[in-house]
Amino acid sequence: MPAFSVANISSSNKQDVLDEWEIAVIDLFLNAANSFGLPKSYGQIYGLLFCRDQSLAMDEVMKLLQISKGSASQGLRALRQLGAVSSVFEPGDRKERFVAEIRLRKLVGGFLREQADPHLEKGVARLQQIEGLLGKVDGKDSHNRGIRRHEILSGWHRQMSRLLPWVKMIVGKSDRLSKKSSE
Amino acid sequence: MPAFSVANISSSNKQDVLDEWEIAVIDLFLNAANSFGLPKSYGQIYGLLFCRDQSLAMDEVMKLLQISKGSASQGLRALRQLGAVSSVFEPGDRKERFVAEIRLRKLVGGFLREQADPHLEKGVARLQQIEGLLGKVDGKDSHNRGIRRHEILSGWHRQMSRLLPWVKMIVGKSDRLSKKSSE
DNA sequence: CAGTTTGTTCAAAAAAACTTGAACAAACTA
DNA sequence: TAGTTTGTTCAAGTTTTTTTGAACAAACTG
Repeated sequence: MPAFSVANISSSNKQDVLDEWEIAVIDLFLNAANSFGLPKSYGQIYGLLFCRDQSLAMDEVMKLLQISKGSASQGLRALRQLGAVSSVFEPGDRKERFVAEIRLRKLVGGFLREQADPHLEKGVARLQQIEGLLGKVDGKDSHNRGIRRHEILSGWHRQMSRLLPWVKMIVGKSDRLSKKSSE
Repeated sequence: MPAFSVANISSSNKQDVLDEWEIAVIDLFLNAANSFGLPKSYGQIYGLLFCRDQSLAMDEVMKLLQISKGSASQGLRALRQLGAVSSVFEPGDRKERFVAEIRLRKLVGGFLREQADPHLEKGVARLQQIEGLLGKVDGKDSHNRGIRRHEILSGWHRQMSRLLPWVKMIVGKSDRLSKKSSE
């Protein structure tokens, strides 16, 4: 059973309710967000925008998903930071409105930029810290062992660094299924 | 400041204390586990085994890391399931002893097998579920929109499936820094 | 300007994830 | 068999993360 569900009673033409398939898609993204270590509400928000052709304002997101102002505000901000949503301003409307980025390349790129890259940078610092600590070990045995481990970790770091560009490249190839959106 | 720290007072020859560099490495893996959505204690356990040449038994892991029996037991089991540690039985010893897998290819492969692959499989089911729901939509507009979204998600799924083999392949190339271990 | 709309912030509440340890089971030992 | 060692399980406790909503700020509006 889905972790998120809302009764879909009437079928207004203004799309102020969720269709069943939309609820399923939102639930899918809820779970996906979880797997990527992001709050569930981020997944819901992205999922909702993903389903819609029309841009949505924050209060519409709140109402449709039944989440609080704070969650909506923070979620939309974080998603924009990740490059997963962008905001548009309809003329003659004070509200900021949001649409989902549906090009996989962009999504993956943003995620890697915001999540993976920082970790790799911190990794460099960590390796240096370990290297420093290797100066003041008591036993020669431990010292040698430490050096070998440092080498292994450095190798892993290098490999991970090499991997990321490939990921962006491979995912980028042929995401032609996203139809009307063109760069 | 490290989230994990233990005073390293005396330097016994039996390695029943952690060296400073070991504490730093364990802390590194603690944080790495976090980033991968695994409990911190898993990272600590792996980190400890990663540092050591000698295999360790569960009670030694508990004592060195100061974690409970439950955490040690569950952590070691999960890490073995992931292929990140393997158990060895020293002759004439009832205890099961553990060593860390240090070949990056194996680590990444195990992680993908246990974490990514199941998600891709669940994804297939989810897509079918959505497809099913598209049958009973009220409006033609929503129906079309749903079909387009389903196509996009299917495309993403396909791309992700294509990506994983490449990741295993690219990471596999030249992990020659892991010295004495040979397949 | 006073009032309204829109969106942010953050302390407190709620929910989720992790850890603990006591009870239990399995396998060995004398 | 009774006692020991080794390891698992899981309910309860702890910690961490996420969500909420009231207070606030900023920018319009009449």
